[in-house]
Formats: sequence, C-alpha cells, structure tokens
Amino acid sequence: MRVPERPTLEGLESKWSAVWDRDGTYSFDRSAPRERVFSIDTPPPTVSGSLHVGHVFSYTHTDAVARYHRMQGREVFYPMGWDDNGLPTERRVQNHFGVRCDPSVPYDPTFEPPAEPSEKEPVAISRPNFVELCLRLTESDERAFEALWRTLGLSVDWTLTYTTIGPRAQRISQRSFLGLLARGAAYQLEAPTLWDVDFQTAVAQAELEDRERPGAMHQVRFSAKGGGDAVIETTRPELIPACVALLAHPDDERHAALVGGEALTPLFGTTVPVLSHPLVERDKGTGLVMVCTFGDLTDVTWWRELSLPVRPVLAPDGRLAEVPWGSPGWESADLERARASYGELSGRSINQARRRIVELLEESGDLLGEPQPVNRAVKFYEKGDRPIEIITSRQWFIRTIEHKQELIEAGRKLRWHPPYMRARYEDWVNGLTGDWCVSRQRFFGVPFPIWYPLDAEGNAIYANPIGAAADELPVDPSTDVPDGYAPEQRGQPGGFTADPDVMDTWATSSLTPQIAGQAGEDQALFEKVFPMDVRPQAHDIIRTWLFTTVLRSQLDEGELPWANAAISGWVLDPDRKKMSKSKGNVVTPMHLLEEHGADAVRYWAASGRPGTDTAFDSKQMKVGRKLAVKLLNASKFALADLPPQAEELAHPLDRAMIGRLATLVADAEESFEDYDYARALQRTEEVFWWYCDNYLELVKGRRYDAAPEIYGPVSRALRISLSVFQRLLAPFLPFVSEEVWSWWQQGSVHRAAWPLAAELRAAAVVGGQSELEELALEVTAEVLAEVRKAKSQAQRPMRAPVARLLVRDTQERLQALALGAGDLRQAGSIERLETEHAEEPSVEVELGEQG
RNA sequence: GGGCGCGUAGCUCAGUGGGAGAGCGCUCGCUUCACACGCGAGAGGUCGCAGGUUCGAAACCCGCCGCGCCCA
Repeated sequence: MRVPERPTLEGLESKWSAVWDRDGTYSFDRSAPRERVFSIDTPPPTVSGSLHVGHVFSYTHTDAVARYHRMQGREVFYPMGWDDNGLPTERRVQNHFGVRCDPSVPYDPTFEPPAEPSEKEPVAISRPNFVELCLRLTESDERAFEALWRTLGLSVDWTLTYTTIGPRAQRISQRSFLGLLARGAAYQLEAPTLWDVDFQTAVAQAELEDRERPGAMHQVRFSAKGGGDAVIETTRPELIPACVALLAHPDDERHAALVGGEALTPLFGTTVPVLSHPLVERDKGTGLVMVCTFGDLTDVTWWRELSLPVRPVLAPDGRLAEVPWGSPGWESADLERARASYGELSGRSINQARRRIVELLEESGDLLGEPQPVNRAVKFYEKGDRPIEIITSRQWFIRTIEHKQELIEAGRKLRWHPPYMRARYEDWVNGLTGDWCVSRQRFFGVPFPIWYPLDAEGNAIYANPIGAAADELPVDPSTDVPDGYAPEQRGQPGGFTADPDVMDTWATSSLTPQIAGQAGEDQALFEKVFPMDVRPQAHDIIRTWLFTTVLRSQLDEGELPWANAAISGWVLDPDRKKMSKSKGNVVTPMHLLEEHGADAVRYWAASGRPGTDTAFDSKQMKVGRKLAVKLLNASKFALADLPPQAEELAHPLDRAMIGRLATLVADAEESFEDYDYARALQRTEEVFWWYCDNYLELVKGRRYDAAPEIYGPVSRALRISLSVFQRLLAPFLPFVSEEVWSWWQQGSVHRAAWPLAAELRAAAVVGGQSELEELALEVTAEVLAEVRKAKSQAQRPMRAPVARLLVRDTQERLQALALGAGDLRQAGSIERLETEHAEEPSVEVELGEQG
C-alpha cells in the first residue's frame, strides 16, 4: 500500500492515459465469445469543424456506459471514427491550398499545391489529387482530436480507428452500392431534384431546413382564353415563363367557370390549362395558383399527379437559362413578345430576374396593386446560403418509400433511450415523400463505382451502367478504367465515360457499423460485433444518420444494425439557447479540461440525463472537482496506515453501511443497464457524501483503536466500502479512480469487476439482525446530527465536549441506538449519554464548559 | 397546423399515488487528528394556471398558458 502524503489531481490525465495506452487497458479482445462482446457504433465526429463542448458532453455519456460494461466483464468494442468525407472538408481544402477539383483533369502523381494559395484563381486539379490534399489536411486534425479524446479519458481502442474517406470505407460503400444496384434497390433517374445553386449539387430531403425569409406576394393577371381575367397570387413571378398550369380547389365556386378552360401567361403568351386539385388552399389569396416547373415541392406533386409538361427555365447555377421560344413546348401566342420579355430575364440570377419581371409586369399592367410583403418559410440546404431550387437532373436513388412499413417496424424493435425519441424517427419515416437521392455533384466523397458505355456518337448509354469488379474496389472511375476497355477509350465514341458523381456523405456514414466492424473485409470480426449493442448519437440527426443506418442495414443485412439507440441532448448556453458557435469556440474543450480537470468536466457531462439538453455550467464542473478531491482524501484516510483486517465484519454500523452499499450497487447497475448513467452517478454520489460525512466520522475512534478486535473488523469494512466506491465512480471519474485504486490494488480499476450486490448483501447480514442494524445506523446518524446542530447553534467547535446527551425515543429506536452508542459518543465527544423512553422523539444536548 | 419534451427553492436539477428534496448561491459558525479544494448549521417553495379521478395528486386524466426542439 502506497498512499501519497498530499494526494492531488494534477497531472493524472497524462500519467494514466500513458499507462492505459502502454498496457492496452481498453484493447478489444476479439477472441471473446459473441455473447460477451459489447459493441458501440461510435459517431465519427466531423474533423473539419472543431470539437466543441457538445462533443465532450455526449462522448462522455457513451464512455461511462462503455466503462460500466467493461467492468461487467464484457469485451467492449469501442472504435473511434473520423468523418472527413464531405463538403466541409472540401471547402477547407479549396481555401487552404488554393485549388479546385475538376474531375476531367488527369491525375498528376507529382502534384504539389501552389506555394502561395490564391482563393481567387484556384488551380484545377484531378479528383485523386484533390482527395490526397483532403487526406493531408484531415490527418493533422485527427491527431488533435485524438489528443483531446485521450485527455478526456475516452476508453476507445485506438487500433480500431477508421475514417469515412479511407480505402476501407470507400470499399465497403462501393461494395454495398453495387449490391443494391444488382438487387434493384438502387436506381438512376432523371427527375426533379432538390438542388443547391451555389454548390451546384443535388441534396436530399433530410438535408433541408426551413428558414423564415421576407418575400412579397404578387397579384398577377393571366387572361382566360374565353375572355376575362384569371388572377393568381405568387411569391415567385420570375417563374411565370415556366408556368405549365393554373389551379383552383375543386370546391371553389369562384373559379368554377375557369376550370377546364385555358389561360394565356402574361408577357409570354403561353397557353396553359386551368385545372383543379385538392391541395390548393382556397383561403389563400385569390384561390388561384400557378404551377411552375418547379417553384417548390408542391409544384412537383401537381406536375406528377396532373401529368403536366416540363418547361424548365432555371440553369444549375441558379440563373435563368436560354430558352428556345417557338420550339415544341415553347409555343407562344406572341413569339416576338415572348422572346423580347424573356431576353430581359435570361442570364440573370433568380433575384435579379424577379426584380426585372416585376417591372415588366407593371409596364404591361398585368401586376395588380402593390406587392404585399410576407414572411414565409423557405427551404434551404442546411449548409447553403440561397434557397433550394428544384431542377431536373439525373441522379442515383436508393429505394426507401416502398420500405416505409418495414422501417417503422424496425424502429419499434429498437430500444430507444429515452423511449420517446422513437416518435421523431417514426414521424420522419411517415413524412418521407421520395426515395433517397444519394448522388452529389461534388468531389471529396466516395465515387460511384460506375462507368457508362458511349455510343457511336459519343453519348453515354445510362441504361447500361458498367459496375466495377468486386476485387478492384475501391475505384475512382475518373482515373480507373473498367474491365474490357483501354484507358485511351475514355470519352471516345464507342468507349466509356465515368459517372462523375460522389455519394452523399450519409450514404457512407450510414454504413458505420459495417465500416467499424469491417464487413466483408474481416468477416469473423464483423460477426463478433454486428448487430452492435448500441448506437449513441444526438437527437438532431435521427432523421439522417440514425434513419439511413437503419435503412442500409435493413437492405444489406436484413436486420437492425443495433439493439439500442442512446440519444443524447445538446449543450445549451446558460441562457437556454443552443450553444452558439462563437461561444463554443471561446470555451474550447482543451481549455475546459485544463482549467477544471477531465474528471470534473466528465462529472458535469454525466449529470446530463439521456436525451435532455443541458446548460453549460462551470459550477457543476467545480462540484465534480470537489467530488474527485473527496475521493482522494477519503481514500487517503481509509487506506493510509490501515491496520490489518479481520476475517469478518463485527460491528452493527459497519454491517448496516455495507447493506446500504449493496442497495446502491444494485441501483447503479439497474440504471446503467438502462443507459441511465446520470442516475447511476447521482445515486453513487449521494451515498458517497453520506458515507464521508457520517460513517467515516462515526468509525474514526475504532479505526485508530489499539486493539486488533476493534480495528480489525473496521479495517475490513473500510476496505470493502472504499473498493466499492472507487469502482462505482470509475466510469465517471476514470483518472482519480485509477489513482486511488493504484495505491492498494493490482491492475486497472477499469478492468476490475463491477461490485456484486449479492456478495455485499451477504456480508451485511452475517449478524442476522440486519433490520435492527439498519435502524441503528439511521438513528445514530440522526442523533449525531442533533449534536452537531446544538454545537453549531452555540457557535462551538464540533469537537466541543457534550457534558450530557439525553435522547428520548421509542423503545425500538433506543434499542437500535444502543448498537451505535460507542461510535456516537466518540464522534460527538459525548461524556454522558442517557436515554429515556418516549413516543415523541427529542434530543437534549448539554454542552460542556467553554475553554 | 401536427408531433415530442419541458415548466418543482435565486440558479442547475432529482423526485410517477401517502413525509416537498439535492447541489450551487446566500446567511451564520467552526484551524476538526483524510480533506479550508474542508466541516457543521440556517433561511428560502401556493411543485405554471384551472378543472377532474382518488380517502389522498408535484406525480394520473382533460383543458389552458409559457418555453424549447422536430416536422409540415
């Protein structure tokens, strides 16, 4: 036993993380049988941001659970992943190196980025070169992240680390995609697609968010073919040239005469049908709306259900495209005017075109009244700056809609923590309106392992995609060549061309269980860890990460990817707002850990219940630090120069205390099994402070007694109880727990066995009078509190002698008190203890003379 | 508009049918032989509002109000 003179928390992080690394304390032993494995589908943090307090918060939750299961004797599969795939990295690389990805540029193995990067005139480089730069940049980020996680004390096995852009992730993503394609679960289609005009890529429904934006409602006059006006209201007059129909509600009598007829668009003279549809909102505006291809998602619905033609005007860059007026589909009652009007709009951005067409409509008299300002929700790509448009393009989709019911059932089989989070998943699945668009017109992602043959004219034959051979994965079709073709045939008539797109970042991260478990690469390992025990994640990505992982697992494995979903909340500013970027950057996690210590920060994090948003609170970290210091000092008191222990417990108070521990252990265990680490911590902490303030004070006399029959049993009680507290606190305060454990035990506390409630219970009832002894502990502590109160009110020190203490109470409680009387007298410096039977308990304290 | 969550002491929160609680903060006191990064004590609440179920409601049901998140 080696107990330091002045124990301290300083330096414990670096000391113990080095030891854990050296000893492989958290190594996953793959020889363990499947039923003993506990596997975690760790969320891979995006390396292109910075880690913030929210990460520290939620990763601590998972770590506490992981440590608990490890102490239960399970082999914990706890990998870390880095999400370096996707747009955020791409943007950083462009700015950092002054480059731009152009998939048509050939790979240059000797390429070096410009010495003086220019954001204005970036160098065009091949996709493989671009990916190399992404990897170069993310590598240093990943080292910094790992250092933070080690300081925080995450018990991950660092040999299992993966990245979402690494070869393994690419191989598994491409293999999965080719499988989906072969089974018809993935398909390609030219269709209206959600489109970001700045990034110039398709995006998925799950990546949209609503933002309130000011707009204006314009009343615009169309002329009915049979004579008279048809007045519509729109916030997007620039789409009048893309108008394909006018619609009224079927029950709207105001427009009944128009329905079934035709109307002419203003300025362009295009003939459009007037139809009816129940989705039209009668009480909005005039009750008459125009359908354009495409102004919003409702337009797509109307277009599809009413089999309307396409009259696209928006180019992928968000400007109005050239339009062939006079050709089929672009007929006009007044071609000259249509061409002249459109000439004013062509080439302009959406906003410019809107301003110009309003002027034109005013001049022609077709704009009625002043545009009315309105605030409305506009859909944005969550990373974008301009509203989403809908543009027809060729994209890859994964079938989703037809699996809705199956997905809902899967969600019901999953155990959610907390349970109400399932509703978010189910709402999302129920609200899905289309299959999952997985192709992105970006560069730093996993490419589709697909080429297309070119016909004699050099046109791609999309109906006959050429998939990469399984043993050649991963491929980059922009530089690799499909089987049966020569490199020179790229782009040549009769040759081949690459699919230019990459997969949606979620299309890769939806496979994290397979990537971490190495599906198809190390199948024996995969079968050991899949389906995983738990997916920990935050609630904001239930509709994306959680949903898509369930979908992919259903499609590829035919089962749920995990048994449990542990959903964490967010960290909020003290003013209850979502933690802002600026604030999160000021309070960097490393600074927090340095200021308060890792155990203290973990304590704060672990007190946030599953699923519950928690306010950032440095006061809680100070409380955590106090707890860690208390564990140091209580351990020092109990263990330093601890006399030899007896074989058995002998004192009623000792046995009763051990009985309380038995209850605590069972309680903490039950909470942990239900992923409620916060409750486990709260209970443990509560009992630990009670133990320090009452039990330790009561037994001091016996602990220092000279007689072996006195100190032997109490020495045993102290060993048992300290050992239990050190282990119960280990999942939360891994550093200080390991420190105090090392004073007197072999091996790591984090590989020690979780205490057995039944064993403690058995030790506690040896005397056979456990109920009376429990009462003894309770009554003794209560009377001691009365003594302290009297001293406190008399403003005397706690060691001030009590000349006489009179306790009045029931027979039973007095009988119990007799069992603790010796300890009470010593702890309260009580010279004379008298008792008297009474129905109403009371205590009289006569303090000794002062001085 | 729909769904979910929340509303308990100044603050952060625990408490799912029978005593209104913890920590922090505040006030007062104590060099106490593990710990002044400590110890002891005290003050502080019509449990959002209104109704209902019940012998009994902070808890269960209904409605309303307020806050937050997700979705439309």
